[in-house]
Amino acid sequence: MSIKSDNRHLYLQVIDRLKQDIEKGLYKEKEKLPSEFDLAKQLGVSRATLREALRILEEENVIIRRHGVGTFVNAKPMFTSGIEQLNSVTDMIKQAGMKPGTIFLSSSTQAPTEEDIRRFSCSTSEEIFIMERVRTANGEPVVYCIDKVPERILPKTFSHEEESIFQILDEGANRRITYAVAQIEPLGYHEKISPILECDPETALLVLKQMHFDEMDEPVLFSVNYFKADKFSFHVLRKRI
Amino acid sequence: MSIKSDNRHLYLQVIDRLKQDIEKGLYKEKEKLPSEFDLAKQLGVSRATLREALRILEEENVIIRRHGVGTFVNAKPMFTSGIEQLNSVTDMIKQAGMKPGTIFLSSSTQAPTEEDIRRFSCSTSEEIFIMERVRTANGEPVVYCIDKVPERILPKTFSHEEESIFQILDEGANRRITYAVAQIEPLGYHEKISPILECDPETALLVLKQMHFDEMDEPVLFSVNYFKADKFSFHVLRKRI
DNA sequence: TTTTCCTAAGACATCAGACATCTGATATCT
DNA sequence: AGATATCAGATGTCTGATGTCTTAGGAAAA
Repeated sequence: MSIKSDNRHLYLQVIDRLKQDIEKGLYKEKEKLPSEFDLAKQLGVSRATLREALRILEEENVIIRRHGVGTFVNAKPMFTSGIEQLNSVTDMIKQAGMKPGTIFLSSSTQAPTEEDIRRFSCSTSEEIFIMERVRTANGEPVVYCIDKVPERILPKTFSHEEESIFQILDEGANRRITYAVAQIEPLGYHEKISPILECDPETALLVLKQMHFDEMDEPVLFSVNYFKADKFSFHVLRKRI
Repeated sequence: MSIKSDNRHLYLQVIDRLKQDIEKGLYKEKEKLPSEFDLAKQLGVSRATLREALRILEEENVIIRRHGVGTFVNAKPMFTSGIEQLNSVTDMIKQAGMKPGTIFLSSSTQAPTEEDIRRFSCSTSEEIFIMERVRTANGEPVVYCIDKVPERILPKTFSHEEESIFQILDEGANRRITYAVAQIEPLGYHEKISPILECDPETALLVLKQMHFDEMDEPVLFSVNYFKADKFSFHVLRKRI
């Protein structure tokens, strides 16, 4: 257990604990959990608190509860790592079991465009840091990245050598990116980018234009990523209302 | 209020009621809700039940709660109708304020391919109904659709004139589609489909390959949709864990 | 013996009330 | 005036009890 005392709300700790236990296989698929009464006693929390946690796990489809019967693990290996899950490109490549790399192309600070001003709701005098890179997986180019960050947010000193902007913002600027709104667009051929990614003319690109926000809902990073469609696969779980 | 007695769990009714009230403007943006004690009394439920509802609304970012302070409406008009929300193509076109239409191309019943057998986990003897259509918005072709449904699921009599397969399955077969897993792929040019959709060679297509499931988690419909990228816009809210 | 019906146990759903802790405002002391 | 103490009100958590649903098993009927 980590040293840091867990100041988060109890119900969140219970959620994490239960997810861990399911992950560890302590409760197996379709298996019945202990009754709420027993489970609350085991975890050392009240039944009310436990129930708040269970309610959310139910909403997330991790468990299912049947009135008068019990609570069961629902461990469909559920569509993990779909596009709804936000990860840095670095992490995406790692998760595919490949070694991420970076080819640095250029960086500069520029005056914001009108779009930038809208996006970051910043003043015209604030400068925007722009960086272009090619990301590689096992040495092969797979993503073309354009990243824009308002200069004031960046730490004074940072090197382009860093792989992950997420990490720079997290550790250097203490701004944890928590979510992003992604626009999805197909792109048949781009005369500059396709050759860089070593694409045949018939290999299409998938473009993700993303505005990233931190915990305070402040926009901190805008990025445009061009993915080689044959190297990446995106899927979404779509729910009907 | 509808006649049907609401047999659903209380906390769900509370959620709906609160969402309605926020929608109606009874509680305005950033406004403080009554205290849990008062609100529970107003709604005629216990505080524990109310809190389960509030917890979920909090998780959905509809409200935010601050310990010792209160509960507040968070009515950012939140990125609605992103791709996470499952709608039929018919509905998508309607929601864009345009008139949906259909050009029927072909239909047939065929023996299942190996993929079909895996997808629907059906036997080799079951026939699969396949239909190809072009969907139009205000008369202009915008989506090319291929739909596959196991024949046994379809109602005996149905006409191709129906616009929405969702509706056929819902009303005719009593199978409500509740979610789908969508694969997202870009496509630069398709020699058969691009001309049908009247695409320039440089206009790319976005392909959604979707497996639809009903309430019982049974696969009922597989569809491949080719969207004209310049007529449709897709976005996703991506959350970091 | 077989079928039907009843009942009791166990589980989730909901309730009522209390205490704990946090926050913000006000009052008080220096 | 500024720092500190106090207080009211809100959310967080706990306790114990009752309501309702499901299931299994036994009793009664066929």
